[in-house]
Amino acid sequence: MYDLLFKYFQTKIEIDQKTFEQFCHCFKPKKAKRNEYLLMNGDVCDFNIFVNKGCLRFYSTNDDAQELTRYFAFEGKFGTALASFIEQKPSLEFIQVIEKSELLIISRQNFLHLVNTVPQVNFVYRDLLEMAYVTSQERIYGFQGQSALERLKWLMAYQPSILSRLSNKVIASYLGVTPYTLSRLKAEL
Amino acid sequence: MYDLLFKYFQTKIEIDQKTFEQFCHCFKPKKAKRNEYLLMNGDVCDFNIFVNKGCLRFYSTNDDAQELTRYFAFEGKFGTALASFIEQKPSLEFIQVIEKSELLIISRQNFLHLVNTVPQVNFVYRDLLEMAYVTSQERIYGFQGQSALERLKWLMAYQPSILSRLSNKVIASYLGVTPYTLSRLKAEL
DNA sequence: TCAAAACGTTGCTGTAGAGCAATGTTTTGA
DNA sequence: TCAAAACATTGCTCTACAGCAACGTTTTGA
Repeated sequence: MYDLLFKYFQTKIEIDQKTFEQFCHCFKPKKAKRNEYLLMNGDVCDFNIFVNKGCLRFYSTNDDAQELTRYFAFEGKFGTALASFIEQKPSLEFIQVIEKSELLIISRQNFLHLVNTVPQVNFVYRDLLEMAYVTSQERIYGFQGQSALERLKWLMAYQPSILSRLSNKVIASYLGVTPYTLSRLKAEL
Repeated sequence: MYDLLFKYFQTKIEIDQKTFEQFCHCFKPKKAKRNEYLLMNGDVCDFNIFVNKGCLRFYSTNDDAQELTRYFAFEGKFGTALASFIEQKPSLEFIQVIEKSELLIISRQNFLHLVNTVPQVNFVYRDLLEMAYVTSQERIYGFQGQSALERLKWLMAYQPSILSRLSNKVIASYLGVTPYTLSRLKAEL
């Protein structure tokens, strides 16, 4: 149940089994079905999710109802509506289950308590924030500096699993284009 | 010299003068002239800057040499080429002084040492990462969901000091448009 | 102080990508 | 298993913004 989470911690920082077992029960197992929503936009996100199996999608919509996907959390990754989780304000993002999933969910309250009391969790949260920031910068500079075709090529090179595992509709929303455009780009390759 | 920095810490977390004085000497004063560069792209950023007076600009350029400004650090704010600072990889960003400035600079090594040993600094770094993430999300969703005109209106409403204090060229690069377009947008208001 | 350089504006034109419509294809669930 | 719904493709058209050129205005530094 907690094997993958323990491995996650071990890749980030030195931690022994005993320390881990003192807090891992704060993460509650949950199964979720395809297309289920774990958070709707407008709700405040007060939990953090570790994906044991499956895949979650984090996206928002603009006024024209176009979707923009920020992040896919595959197995072995954390994911939350981070801006809402941080600020405790209504979320712009939805959290959608896009493959049948097995999750470990921890409440924000418990998570922050662990951050403040367990140095290893403090470090893991710091790392999570740092990586979230770095990724979001890559995306900003990618959207600004590159054409849609270049972004698609980047995705093929660096995240091929997304292309093979997910639908075009969802990939288009990750690339920030319409499905029409993605279809045309693929014809151009 | 350290008054503004102490105030910054006080707004974020409970801290007494004595604790502050035990580490504040790690921040070294530096004066910098208009248009001076504190970091060029390609260099690895190994410092963090607190602005006592003046203004810094953090920007990158794409292949077409178009500039994209991510952030202006005015007095009372921290600023660093955060992605490079985190990953210790060559920076995409330049750090440019855009008004004659008085700075407090701390080396990455000293900063991280304080993060790991002084709970208040740990908290301030966590806060800094959280806010950097939240801001960058706002920008991504702003760029994707809104027209250039809407972004300009947002800037007028929420960061009017940028409009009054900085040049159009630099404002355009913050909005992600060319100076031509910005000029036209202003004519439309 | 004043010449040179940088900045700002606007007409004209070019282009990446949006959006609709029509059609074919795949997925889904009772 | 098969009808309905969702998804994917492609022609046509439209739009926001880029980019050049030409010109006026402001800033800068010796």
